[in-house]
Amino acid sequence: MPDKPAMSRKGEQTRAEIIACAQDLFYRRGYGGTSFSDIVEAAGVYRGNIYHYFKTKDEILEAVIARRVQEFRALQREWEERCPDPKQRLMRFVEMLAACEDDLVRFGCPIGTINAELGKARRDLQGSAKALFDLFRDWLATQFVALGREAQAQSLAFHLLGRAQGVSLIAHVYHDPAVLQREVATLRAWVDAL
Amino acid sequence: MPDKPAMSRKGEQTRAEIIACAQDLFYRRGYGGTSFSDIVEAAGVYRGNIYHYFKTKDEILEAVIARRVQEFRALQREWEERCPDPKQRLMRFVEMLAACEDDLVRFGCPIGTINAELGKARRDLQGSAKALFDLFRDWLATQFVALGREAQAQSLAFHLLGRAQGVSLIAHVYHDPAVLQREVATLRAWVDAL
DNA sequence: GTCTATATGAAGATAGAC
DNA sequence: GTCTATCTTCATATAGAC
Repeated sequence: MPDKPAMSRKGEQTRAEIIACAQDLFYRRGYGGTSFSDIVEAAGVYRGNIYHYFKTKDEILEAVIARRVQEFRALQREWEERCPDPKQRLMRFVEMLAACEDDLVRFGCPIGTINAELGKARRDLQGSAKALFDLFRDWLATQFVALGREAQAQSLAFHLLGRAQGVSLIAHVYHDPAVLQREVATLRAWVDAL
Repeated sequence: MPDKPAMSRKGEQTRAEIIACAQDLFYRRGYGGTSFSDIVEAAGVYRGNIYHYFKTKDEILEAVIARRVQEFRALQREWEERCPDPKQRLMRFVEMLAACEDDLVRFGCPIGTINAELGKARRDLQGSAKALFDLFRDWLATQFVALGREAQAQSLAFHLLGRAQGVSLIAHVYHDPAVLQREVATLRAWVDAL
């Protein structure tokens, strides 16, 4: 944050609290479905006070996306540390779907849903949200390259990303964990056969 | 429309015009992103006048969904007439993705995007939008049964539906027809191998 | 069935005392 | 950095003359 001159310890905490609450609300209710009042209430700050930290709602979204980027980067580093084998790493990605079953069924994929929403309502902001997809596309492509699939790495990454998005959407629409589990099994077999 | 006592020829036309314009706007901008003013302007009727035809915006959405159901049913009937072979029919479904390339890249899948939006913002209305998915799931499952895959017909239908949704979302987010084309090629091979 | 005027409420945003 | 009061805008929705 180079353009934020200085902020007290308390200020940083409040700011972080606002972002965390907004992230949760944006995920569960969508960006358009979340009002300033909702965020203010969840974060326990006063109405006008939020403007001390963010000039606009869009700015909050940018901060939320930046936070998600950090979270996912940390997750990918963890996968890399635990699994030296690229195929095992790809499997981790697939297993994430199973691990997040509950949230996926209830609210859909946190990356896919925000991109879908912004793609229609706010194409200007969708450019920022796309970074979350880029993050996984690049990481997956790296694993495919490590598997000796240089030529198709990008396509394979998009393929796997698409499969994950497709099953997340269907499972969410039907509120059905079984649909998710069956597709995850298919994806495990797909990774295994690589 | 059993509860609509009677409506003049002109009235029916105006009503149909409102629904058609709303369908287009809901698809391109989303339900929440489309205001009454937008619909009124596109349909060329006067502001307060629209309430003569629909009591609420939600009612317009229901009418739009009903119209889409009719459209898709007609499409499926056409596929059935042109293709006696179930595998050829499944291929038609896949080819639809290629045929709609332009719209899919620009606005995403008309079924998936409305369900994704309503799933967060208006779960009450999402129940109606899900009927569009049911329509394709059932039609696809019927083809798989005809192929002698009774036991897996439902799973296979969800699988294909998910693949179509996944690629639509990715292609939309990246505004990239090439992603769509590559995945469609993969799906053609998948259907071929059935 | 057509058209104008307006009510009502919610949301984003601001001002300014403390 | 905290808190209250308020402004503006835009959305859905309604009333009622013609």
